Amino acid sequence: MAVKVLAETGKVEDAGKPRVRDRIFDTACELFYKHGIRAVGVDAIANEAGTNKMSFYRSFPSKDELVAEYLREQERGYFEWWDAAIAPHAGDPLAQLHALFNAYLGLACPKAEADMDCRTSRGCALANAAVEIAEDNRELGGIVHEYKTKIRRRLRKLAREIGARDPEALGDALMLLMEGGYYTRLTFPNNSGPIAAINKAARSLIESHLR
Amino acid sequence: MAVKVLAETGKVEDAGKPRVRDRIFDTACELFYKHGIRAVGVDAIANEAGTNKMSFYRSFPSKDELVAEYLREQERGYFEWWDAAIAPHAGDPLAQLHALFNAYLGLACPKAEADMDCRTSRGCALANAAVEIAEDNRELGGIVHEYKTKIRRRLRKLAREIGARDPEALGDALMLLMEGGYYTRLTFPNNSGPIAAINKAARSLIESHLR
DNA sequence: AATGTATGTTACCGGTCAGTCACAAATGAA
DNA sequence: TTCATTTGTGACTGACCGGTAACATACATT
Repeated sequence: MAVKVLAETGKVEDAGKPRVRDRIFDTACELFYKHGIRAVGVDAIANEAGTNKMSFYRSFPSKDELVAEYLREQERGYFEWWDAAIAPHAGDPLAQLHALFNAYLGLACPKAEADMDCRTSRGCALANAAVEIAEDNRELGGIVHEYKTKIRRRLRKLAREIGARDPEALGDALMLLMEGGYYTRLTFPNNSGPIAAINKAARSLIESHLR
Repeated sequence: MAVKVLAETGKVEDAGKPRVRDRIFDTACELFYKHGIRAVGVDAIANEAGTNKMSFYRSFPSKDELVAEYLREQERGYFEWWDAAIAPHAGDPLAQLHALFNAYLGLACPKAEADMDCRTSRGCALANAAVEIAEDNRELGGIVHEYKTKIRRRLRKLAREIGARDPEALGDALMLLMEGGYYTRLTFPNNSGPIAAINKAARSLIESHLR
């Protein structure tokens, strides 16, 4: 429906032409993550994006739709991080697991550099949404549940590939560590909380499942 | 200020006399936990408690004050659970740790019995509050941070007492498991999620820190 | 019966929320 | 120029929010 014949200019991908919708969306992602979904109104999003509410509703049918898109974008970004972390060790699932937990602190506790203060971590965007959204919201609840299920499957698969005894239990245990890291990250600044121990803990669990 | 000379009747503790405030508070705890803090208005609390908004504001100076009291009550209840779990094994810190994780599933995934559907677990009330409250709210943020710090200290202390190598790391790792259990409990019904593996994981970590 | 306290009732305030309308301005292609 | 599309603007609705005021009722103690 939207977009239509926008490719009339000779340029390959007409870089940054319909900027408004993108600016709104990027701003919304930032604000939702930083302040929570319920705490951020569409007016605030539009203003922060340098536009107004009417342009917002010309780009998104409702706030709920925007939230759904926000969650899907967070999921996409997280899997992108995941794939980048394990890519250098293709074919070596044990090294991939170690790489994941080595990279984890960089994800959950980003250093000042390149962070621009805006990504000061506030846990998992998807799980946080599960706290805020109404339990009868199938749409959003389903997105979160599917996402967490994928994470669980990936960890269990890696646990299986390294030949762990009881790979389901190992995968689940590693997932608990990651989720716990996020959850505690909400109340302990930087890596001052128990999240600092996650790497040791993961190695300990992996090792004891291989012995 | 309130209450005053309420003990004029001969009865020892004048059971259930000033009911209104208590009804409001109990109702608020239920609703806050089940639906989230921002999602529950004072009108809804008052109605559900069988009273009205005016009686609410005669008992509580503001919603924020009620929320603070709610958080402190949740903290109190959690430590009560904790103390009851370890009490039978006084002097045996290893047994206490095992008892904690044995009891954990009963806390985070209460069985149908005696649950009355109202306690269907939605994670840690304190951590959930950290998702919802504004980051500039020192009052509420402080309550959550202090609570989580106490939990961390207790686990590290137990880890020290069992003679773990690197007791800080073990305590933190066990805390990550617990927090991860709560966080995932938000999206996986009952014990269908990775939380089911928490007991094995805890034993595994403890054992590898003792070997 | 008289009095004081706890509670209920109704209406209201100012503010914010999501969402819509009508209209003006900018833009860009023909 | 002309015309269509996109964007900006301000006002608006209806609902809900936290919080307050004024007044009426119930009840227990004396």
